[in-house]
Amino acid sequence: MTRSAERRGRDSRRRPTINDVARLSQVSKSTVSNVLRDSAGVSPATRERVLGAIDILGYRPNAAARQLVARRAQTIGVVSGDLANSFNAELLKGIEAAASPHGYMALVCNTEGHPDREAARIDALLKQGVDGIALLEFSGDRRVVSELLTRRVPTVMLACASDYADSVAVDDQAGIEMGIEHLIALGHRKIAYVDDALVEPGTREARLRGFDMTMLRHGLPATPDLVVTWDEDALAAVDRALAELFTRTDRPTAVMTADDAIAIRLMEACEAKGLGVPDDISVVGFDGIAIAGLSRISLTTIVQPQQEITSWGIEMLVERIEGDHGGAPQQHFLRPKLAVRDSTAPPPAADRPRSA
Amino acid sequence: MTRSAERRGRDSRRRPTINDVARLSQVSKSTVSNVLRDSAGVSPATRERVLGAIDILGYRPNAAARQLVARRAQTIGVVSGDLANSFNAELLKGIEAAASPHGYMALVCNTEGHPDREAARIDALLKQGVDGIALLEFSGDRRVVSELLTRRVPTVMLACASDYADSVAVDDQAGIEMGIEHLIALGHRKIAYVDDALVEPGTREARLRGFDMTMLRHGLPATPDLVVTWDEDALAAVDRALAELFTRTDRPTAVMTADDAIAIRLMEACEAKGLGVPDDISVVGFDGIAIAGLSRISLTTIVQPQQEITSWGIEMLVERIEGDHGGAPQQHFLRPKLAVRDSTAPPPAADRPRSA
DNA sequence: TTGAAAGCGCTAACAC
DNA sequence: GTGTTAGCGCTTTCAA
Repeated sequence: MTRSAERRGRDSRRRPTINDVARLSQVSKSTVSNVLRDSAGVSPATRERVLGAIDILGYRPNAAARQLVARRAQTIGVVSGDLANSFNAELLKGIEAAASPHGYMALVCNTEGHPDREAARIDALLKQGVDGIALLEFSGDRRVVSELLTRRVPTVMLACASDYADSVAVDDQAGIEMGIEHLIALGHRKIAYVDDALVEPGTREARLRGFDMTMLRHGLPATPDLVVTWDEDALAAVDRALAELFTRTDRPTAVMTADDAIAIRLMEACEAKGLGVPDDISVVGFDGIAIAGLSRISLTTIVQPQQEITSWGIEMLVERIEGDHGGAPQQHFLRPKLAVRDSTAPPPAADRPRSA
Repeated sequence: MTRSAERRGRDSRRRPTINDVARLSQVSKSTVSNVLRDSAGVSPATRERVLGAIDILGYRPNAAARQLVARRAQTIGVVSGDLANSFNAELLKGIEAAASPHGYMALVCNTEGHPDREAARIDALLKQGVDGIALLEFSGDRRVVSELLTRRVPTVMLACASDYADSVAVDDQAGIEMGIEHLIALGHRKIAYVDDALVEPGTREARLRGFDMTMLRHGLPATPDLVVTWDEDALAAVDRALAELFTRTDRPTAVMTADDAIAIRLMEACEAKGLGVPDDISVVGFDGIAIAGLSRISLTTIVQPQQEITSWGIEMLVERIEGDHGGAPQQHFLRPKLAVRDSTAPPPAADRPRSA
């Protein structure tokens, strides 16, 4: 008795392999393989026999062995800063839906926004042998970039962008501009910006720049003292900054924000301090997450076409994986939409510009 | 020149293998392997040499090959009904956090609550060779159950339960009871139940049963006409049922719901119809999702200890994967907590029971 | 139509 | 310490 046969005898719970099927159905494993991948050229009779054996044994092909030969894992990694954040969760859902028909599954990881964790997680994804990576968040860490680039790992950035990789995102500056111009149209002149440290770094910067530029273009003050950065780790400081901002004699009458999550927190904070939204202050969000549309929240916001972002993005990624890999990274920018709801209104009478 | 050497020459972009490293560093591949898994017994000198070669070549071990030998993929599948639903997203985040330190990554799939899709997705997970499965949602489809059972695929149900597998969940009946008793303590007697067709089937049933039993125990009417099922596909019918419910002369003054998502939608629906929450009607949710705590929502709800659920659940799953696999499924039920917020208040004066 | 044999890239005995 | 040698379970020429 050979060693392997011996082991087989002892351990009958062992997963059956293609060899077991071959033996039982009295054919070679190539034939079994042919049946499995129903490649032409197997006689109906053998075919039946093999199928029968497969059924009897409860055989399932081993994924690792296939992947080893195919040199493809049929998985893509998804890197997110915070999976519990609605926008990311919605994107993930879209990614799953887009990847699935192509035969890819999504391996998720959460970075908490820390570059170190991000690098570690991406490394873990690479170790897992993912075929490609979708970044919802990217710190731009050099180690990671060079790793991804030198290994030519197909990568796509969704709802964010950088030169390193393909991307599908919204035109952030245009979005911010839409929000601000909506506020201006309502009569606001003193407009602040509340930044969110948890927004994807590149996106965050683009939005902030959008704020500065739009304000400038409209001849409005966009001084740094109108900008507050919301940071999970320094809530007390944020509180102070906000209190300072809203008690100034020339206090802003409206706020543009970096994302819906922070906009909603801001509304909470304002109301906790007795500032009504939109009566005392108007707030505009960014992203268009589902809860922003609840009547209790009713946040005016810049809506990202997330369905388009994910389906187009995954399409590109799959193409990179299965195509010839060549060509420079492509950046695609979609136009966001303004959804006007109840968090914005004309400024209080005292602050209204004298009309002509 | 051998065939493989020839191919190697042509295709210099080919991923380097352990053999390339071995050749470059002038050792055998076992030694390279030893260095990789830093197993003892490699002289510092060789070690350096190998490490150098690895660095030069930019070598990374092939995941599929390792998995093939290790007979383990280091992945777990996560099956969810709706990834965009906050509760699931929060659970997923917890799963990722719990699995990661054990060296497992999460492969997600979304079933949309359809048993067919669920079966297909679980099949895909099995095809991928996941080491275990975490079910946030389970239709109980026979095909799936038998597949999972006969293949002894380690499985854990999180925030839901069934006899088939290990599970960590909340005691649903106790939770519902807490909610109802809170309402009763506030003076409510006419309490309705709004069911959610999207809740995991077993959980959904347990909660509904909890409603019936608690009402019964308190000698209150729990007739089926106080129960409305919210179904995405039949919104019009829901609208009618709700309208009918709230215009009865003995209309309920409070509603217990199957989950937070539906509770929030219910609040929206009530307010759209001019019924104030909590002034005209009190609403209690179930789950304790983050947004329920926003002051704009402020939903009184039954909070599930999701952090405990995910960490304990993944612990069990990993144990099943790496342990001896033996033993009967274990069910663990945790006690939920009541979070009293602003969606509940005493019933309107007219409906208040005459006090003693 | 079917089978033999050579890998895919790695780990793990076991020998030296 | 280091190398040799079998596999792990599958796909894929290439013969027969």
